[in-house]
Amino acid sequence: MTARDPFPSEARDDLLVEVAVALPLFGRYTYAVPAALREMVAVGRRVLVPFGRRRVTGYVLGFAADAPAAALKQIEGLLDPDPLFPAAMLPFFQWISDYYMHPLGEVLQAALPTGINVADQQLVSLTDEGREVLPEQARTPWERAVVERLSRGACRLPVLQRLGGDDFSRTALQQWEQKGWVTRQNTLGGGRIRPKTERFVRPLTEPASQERLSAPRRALLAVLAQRGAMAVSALKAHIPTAADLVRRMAADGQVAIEWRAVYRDPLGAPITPDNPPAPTPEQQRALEGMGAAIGKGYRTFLLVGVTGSGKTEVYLRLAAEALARHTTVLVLVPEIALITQTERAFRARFGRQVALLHSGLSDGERLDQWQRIRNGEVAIAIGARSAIFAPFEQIGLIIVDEEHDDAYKQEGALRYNARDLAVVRARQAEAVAVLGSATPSLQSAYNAQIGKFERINLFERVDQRRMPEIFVQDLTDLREERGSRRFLTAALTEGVRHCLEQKEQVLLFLNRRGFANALICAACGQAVQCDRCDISLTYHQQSNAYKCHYCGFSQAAVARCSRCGSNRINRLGIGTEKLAAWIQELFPTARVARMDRDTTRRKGALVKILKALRERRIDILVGTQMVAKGHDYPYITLVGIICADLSLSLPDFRAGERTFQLLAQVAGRAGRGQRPGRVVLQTYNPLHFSITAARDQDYDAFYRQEIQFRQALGYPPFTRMVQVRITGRDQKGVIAHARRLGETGSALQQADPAYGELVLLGPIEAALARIADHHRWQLLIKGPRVAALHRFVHQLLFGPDAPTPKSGIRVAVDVDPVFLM
DNA sequence: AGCACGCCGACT
DNA sequence: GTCGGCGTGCTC
Repeated sequence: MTARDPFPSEARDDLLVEVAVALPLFGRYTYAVPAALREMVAVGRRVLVPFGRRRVTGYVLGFAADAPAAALKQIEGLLDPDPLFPAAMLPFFQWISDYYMHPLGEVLQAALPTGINVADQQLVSLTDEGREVLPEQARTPWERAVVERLSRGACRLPVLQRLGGDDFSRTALQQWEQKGWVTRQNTLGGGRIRPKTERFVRPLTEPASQERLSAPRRALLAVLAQRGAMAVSALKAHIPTAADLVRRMAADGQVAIEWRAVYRDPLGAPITPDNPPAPTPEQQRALEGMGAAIGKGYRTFLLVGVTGSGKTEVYLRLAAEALARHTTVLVLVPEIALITQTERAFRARFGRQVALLHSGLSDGERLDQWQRIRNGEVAIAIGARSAIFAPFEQIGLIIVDEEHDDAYKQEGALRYNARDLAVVRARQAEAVAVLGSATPSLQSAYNAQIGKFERINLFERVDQRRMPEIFVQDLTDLREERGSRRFLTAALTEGVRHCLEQKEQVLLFLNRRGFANALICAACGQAVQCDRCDISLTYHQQSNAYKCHYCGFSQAAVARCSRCGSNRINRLGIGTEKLAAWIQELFPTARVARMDRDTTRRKGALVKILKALRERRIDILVGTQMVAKGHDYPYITLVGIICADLSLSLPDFRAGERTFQLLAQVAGRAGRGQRPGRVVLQTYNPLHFSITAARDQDYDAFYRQEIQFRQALGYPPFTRMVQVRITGRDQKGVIAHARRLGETGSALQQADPAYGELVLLGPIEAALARIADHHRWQLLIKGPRVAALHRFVHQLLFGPDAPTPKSGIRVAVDVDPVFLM
């Protein structure tokens, strides 16, 4: 890319731009800019370009010095009235493209608001001749379905394809076209999300000439004189017949109608402004160090604050500091379905200066929040991982709350980690990054240890609230027990009873939903498994169904054993549904509620549960890890962790880290109000350091142990990893391609001594070998240095010797994977 | 991704 | 002998 003067005088007649298209292509394409667009084209602009025999969305990367050999085409148009992001963000997107080995055009598409891109789609319609002939010519069922649909009007090709199912043949359709029965034409599709505009009325008539007007017209002008130009919809509140009246008055030249952009408002109920509490001396020290750094170049701080130490207040004051220095602030929070405490706190302190970018927004609302940021109407944006792309200029501060949370890792097509990108963006913008957590990720704590980050501690709880007392209960002795006695120890049930007597609330945490997750044939011992995944099904009592938690498959719970045909299936194991039933049986008068994905799927359901908790209409809350995130429970004084080991035994080197974080976070839910909290932590591994460290709320003890284990086994943060996953319906094809990649990798490694330090693991079948009928194999590559590792993987997948996957086989790269199963 | 071109098996 | 499958290659 050659960035230069947008209007180079010597090249006025052949201005060339380099463009990335929103397709899975790594190339850059050169286009000529027609004279009419010359003034408007700029780096970062979204453009419509001809590409092959259709038109697609592209992004201007820069100006080109000379044309390539290939014939040039012209840009067809600009897609936005104003640039969607500052050109200064382009190096950030380029960095993401390089680091995560993902095409730049797709990075941009993923970063910008969804639903705005356009591309040509083929629109198929019947000709007059086809209308007569085809109904008789259509033989097969799919042909009949397609012709029936076409007889009702033109239709997009992908819609027809879906209608025709697997039998659909494009060649057959081409034939119909040759015979003159159907025609195809390109039409621009997509772009369904646009800025919202409303009709506004502006008065034109001078006051003196109003006397001749009718009473309603005079009334309307009076409202406008008082309020200024108004949306027609708002005017209706004053004058019910406004819509019609305005139209007639506009025709008579008394008012002008104009379309103006308006913002869809996602903020919902207003939040009352807070009274900033005075910072504690400890908070003050933390603020002085970090606040003074804002505006003076790049730095990253790791803010380690125990629960209740007032991290949020530190964030708020830092944000105020950044605003005072005329810089903008980006706040990332873990993705949860609901507004978080952090979000609420920022809105209470900064009001309408805050833009929201969480997942609860519609695509339209999200676009509007984006535009508010882009237009400089807000100085703070707060949101989940994709908010890292917020189009701010002059960023002074990026805060990542609960930085250890796995939710910052985006899975799917472009796999990025928003926490890592926060540091990258801060570095590029010469800003300050603050990563906050009570239980930092090993990676971040290590970065602080080696001096890449600066660690700041908050050890004191505000108001001198005591940390909860944690009792570890060994479950091993109960192994022989059956049913509820196996999981509900005397210590826990006594604690619950005591709480209920005191009219206090109880939280019971079990990291598994459903009723029973081990469905074993009573006759032959065979486990009931999903047909489409290699995963045991879980019984759900409420829906009386066996469900797969990986692909969503569900079948009525009357199935017979697939091996011996017996219909006696034992329902072993435990999930939140069964736990809630047991507890209700044990405490018949208690009001028990359950909070997991099953009970909060419906919109508003989670709010209802939280509201009932706050109003003390719930005595015992049973929940999965959902309860550990982002909510305050002021009346809960007892937390019961039913089985702390569920996440400990997963085949993933981060299992210990995740378990520690989860337990420490759940335990932190106890006693956040006035009363001190108690935690009963039940486990089969009372001596495991993840458990003992969580019991002692001792992060550093956990870190010291875990970091040794990582070093000894060569895991991150001492190495970097890239996972290559091969998936497809055809098992043989998946295995074959995985092996070819493995062989290519070995050959590459032998050929270049620089790759000697890399470790290739696999190819092997993934721990979850099949999900939704897709077989999964993987290759894991480890190395101490990121440059060599990435160069190797790039060569393996995109180099000259890279094997090309057969159709139906997909290869996905996951740089710095978080979930290894 | 989407679309066209080009080479091998089952039908008129 | 064609029709029609989908492997391969390209898009400024």
